[in-house]
Amino acid sequence: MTDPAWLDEEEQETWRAFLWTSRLLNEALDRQLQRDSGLPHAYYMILAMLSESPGRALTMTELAAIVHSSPSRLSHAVNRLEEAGWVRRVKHPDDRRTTIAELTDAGFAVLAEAAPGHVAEVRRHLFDPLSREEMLRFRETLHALLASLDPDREAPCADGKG
Amino acid sequence: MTDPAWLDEEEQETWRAFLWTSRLLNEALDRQLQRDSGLPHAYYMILAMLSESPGRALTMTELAAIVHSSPSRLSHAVNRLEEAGWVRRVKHPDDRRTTIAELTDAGFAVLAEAAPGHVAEVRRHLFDPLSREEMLRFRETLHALLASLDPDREAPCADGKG
DNA sequence: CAGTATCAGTTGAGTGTTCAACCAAACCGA
DNA sequence: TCGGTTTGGTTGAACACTCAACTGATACTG
Repeated sequence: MTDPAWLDEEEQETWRAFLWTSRLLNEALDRQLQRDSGLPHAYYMILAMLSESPGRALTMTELAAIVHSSPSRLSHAVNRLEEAGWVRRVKHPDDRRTTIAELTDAGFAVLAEAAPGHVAEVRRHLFDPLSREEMLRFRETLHALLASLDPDREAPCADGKG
Repeated sequence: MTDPAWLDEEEQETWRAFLWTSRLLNEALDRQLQRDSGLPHAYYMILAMLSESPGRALTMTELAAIVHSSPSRLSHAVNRLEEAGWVRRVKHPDDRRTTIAELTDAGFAVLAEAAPGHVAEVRRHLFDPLSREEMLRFRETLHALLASLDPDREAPCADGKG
């Protein structure tokens, strides 16, 4: 039996491989986006998710759920994006608590300019090294982990800009 | 043929699943470590890697390579760890450029206290949801990605304290 | 309806990370 | 041995994230 309080060598290696892979991938993407568009990855994601939504707008709470961000983080981020003129805050007409974040035309333009390079980077690092079959198995494994990490979550939205 | 400038739906979903999984896992571990030991995950890793090294000491450059950190980040981190009394900086006797980071007894004690809870969290989130076979396939995929992300790197060290 | 709880979102302080600039020691070539 | 380069490492400013505290608006409950 394996000692539940420790990791055996294969687990150990798997764990570190996962850690380094996710770190390196995130850093590569962050660097690419920062260099080519001056956007951190988290900010790019906010613009991307807004662009896919009806009216290019979402309430802060919806947006926070979609980009997996804390309310606080999102609020700070939208402050920056608003200063840059890429997002606009609008009050909800029926519920005066909620504020709506809306992608501006300038924001859409920045996103459109950044997207191809970003997608290319994702493809290069994540999909080029994997066969289709391997990719699909990888996806299943990730879904299993997600189900455990985040039991009560809806399926994420989908389209190619991510 | 697939358009190389865009992601199809399966790729899209794989990519986002990877993103959320790594984010959620990292956040879970960071929260657990912060709560139980007051250590960010990156700092825990520094202590852990030092503890596995001969003499519980490494040069800054070696340490940076092992924990996949930039020199700057490591230097700032070691500043904090030194203030806390968990690490000590020593000058290298033969090469006066290099400085050696050495784990103190207090640092080892903190690590020893933090390790079991951390390992349990890793196990809970990463290994419990996966069959052994699935885990091993997962590892192979990660190695393929790593090879592409970081072509000229040595094999990481190993032991159960991850 | 009052009173309380909950929801939506923001703020500020503290902390960690990044990036560019910098310094000193060691190496290298003529 | 002198100048340039590389190596090892640090620093400070700018920026992002976390956590706890807070405000206002709405929903529930007796």
